[in-house]
Amino acid sequence: MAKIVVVEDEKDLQDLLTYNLEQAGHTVVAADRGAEGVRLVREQRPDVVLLDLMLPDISGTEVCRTIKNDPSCRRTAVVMLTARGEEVDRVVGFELGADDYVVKPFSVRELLLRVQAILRRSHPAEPGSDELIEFGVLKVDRQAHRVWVSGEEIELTALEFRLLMTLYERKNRVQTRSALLDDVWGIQADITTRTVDTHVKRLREKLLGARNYVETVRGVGYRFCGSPDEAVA
Amino acid sequence: MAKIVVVEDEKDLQDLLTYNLEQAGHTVVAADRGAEGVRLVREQRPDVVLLDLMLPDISGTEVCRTIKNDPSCRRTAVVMLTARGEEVDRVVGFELGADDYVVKPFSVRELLLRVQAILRRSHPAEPGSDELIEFGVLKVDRQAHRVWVSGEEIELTALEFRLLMTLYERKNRVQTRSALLDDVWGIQADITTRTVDTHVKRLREKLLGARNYVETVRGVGYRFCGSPDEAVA
DNA sequence: TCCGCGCTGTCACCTGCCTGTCACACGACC
DNA sequence: GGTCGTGTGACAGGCAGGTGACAGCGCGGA
Repeated sequence: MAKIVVVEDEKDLQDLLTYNLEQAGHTVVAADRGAEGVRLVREQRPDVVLLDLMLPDISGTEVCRTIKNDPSCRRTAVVMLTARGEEVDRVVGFELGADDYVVKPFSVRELLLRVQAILRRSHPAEPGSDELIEFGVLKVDRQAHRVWVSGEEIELTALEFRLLMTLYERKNRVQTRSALLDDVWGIQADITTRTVDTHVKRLREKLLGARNYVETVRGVGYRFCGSPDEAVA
Repeated sequence: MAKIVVVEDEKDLQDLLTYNLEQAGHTVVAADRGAEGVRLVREQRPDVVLLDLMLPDISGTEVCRTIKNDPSCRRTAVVMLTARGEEVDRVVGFELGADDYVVKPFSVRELLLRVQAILRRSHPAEPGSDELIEFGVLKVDRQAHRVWVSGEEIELTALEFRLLMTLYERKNRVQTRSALLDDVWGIQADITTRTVDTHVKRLREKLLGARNYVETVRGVGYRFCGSPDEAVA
């Protein structure tokens, strides 16, 4: 289906990823080191790079920056593999331009889902999967991880951004708190469901005029409204 | 909620899993041996199998392969329980078609989350439960949790929504109050049966023009009428 | 090295709505 | 007409969700 480069020094994990991605029908090339990773990416022009943040030689952030600054690799999406509490915000944000991240330890299932999601988005053939989203007063540039409300840019954390995108992708479908925990935080997250509430609150605060797009369905969960007009109420 | 088969020879762990899964509302059947596990799976057709990798007779991988190759068990998801360091076996686990795995020692909480996630993801595949329902003047979007009557959206509480869906799914069949208590309120309904009446009343109030779809069968219970026309009276 | 800052998870408090229960009214069936 | 079953309105308690505050953590700057 897609060509993927895995840059990961831990051999077991590299094998696990390679095997399962191939099993899912992708072509995989793996590298142990950052430098080798960069070389492979330039040579192979993959659709996706899975990039460990901690590498023996060059740091993953450096690799990411290099890739993203290389015009010939513009088509390549970068997914960072990070340990909990690592600098996710800078990595995924505007600064480095990674397209998504997964927090270790992750389940293979989760990673595959994320890779699928990225591939789906970057396939321009498919309609409705634009990287540039316009929804009422809300505007989102997924690649740059930037968000505007009524033309005014707002700053979201990596987590808030992912929460917003997860809700948006399932527009007009209720998401239970535990479904959101899975898809936003990852399965291993040892978190109270009330944490979701808090982050929804923070997200709404920042969304200002677009805050009503995120609707509460009492006793069930949250829902991104189906069309901008419905939300005015 | 779901039916689960646990295949685990270590008695303590088996008990622990059984207890916690039942506590979470699932039905659990446990086996000590691989062969017994296969038999149980074929017999019970569970939603999920928790499968230890190290079993006294047949290995877990073998059990997994057998299950996954049996067409009648296609609907069953397999979660492998593996000991730490069996990296190779992780791979093998996925090779065999296991849907997920957990590394021992794992927290019960984590396992429950995984089981939930698997159930959630495999559920929508269920046929026959249309997501968009149109029935006379009544329209229901199950995924969005929204209801319209004659084009006008009405607001139902989570409970009322469940009640309506339960009645609708058993269209044209009388539901006793206690059956409704089971299905809408959950098994341990510690409630007066008259509570059902109250909620039917509230539901009818909100249903406006569709209120006659919910019929009273005196001395028995309630019934959702078979076709929209019957209800005009 | 220390301090401050931003992000995040948790908690406690509060409010409003949902919900279970009751008592009474009403209607059907005998 | 009597009785049983159901409809209905009122009410109190509880719970779900919004919200503000706080602590831990990692990072960056001094």
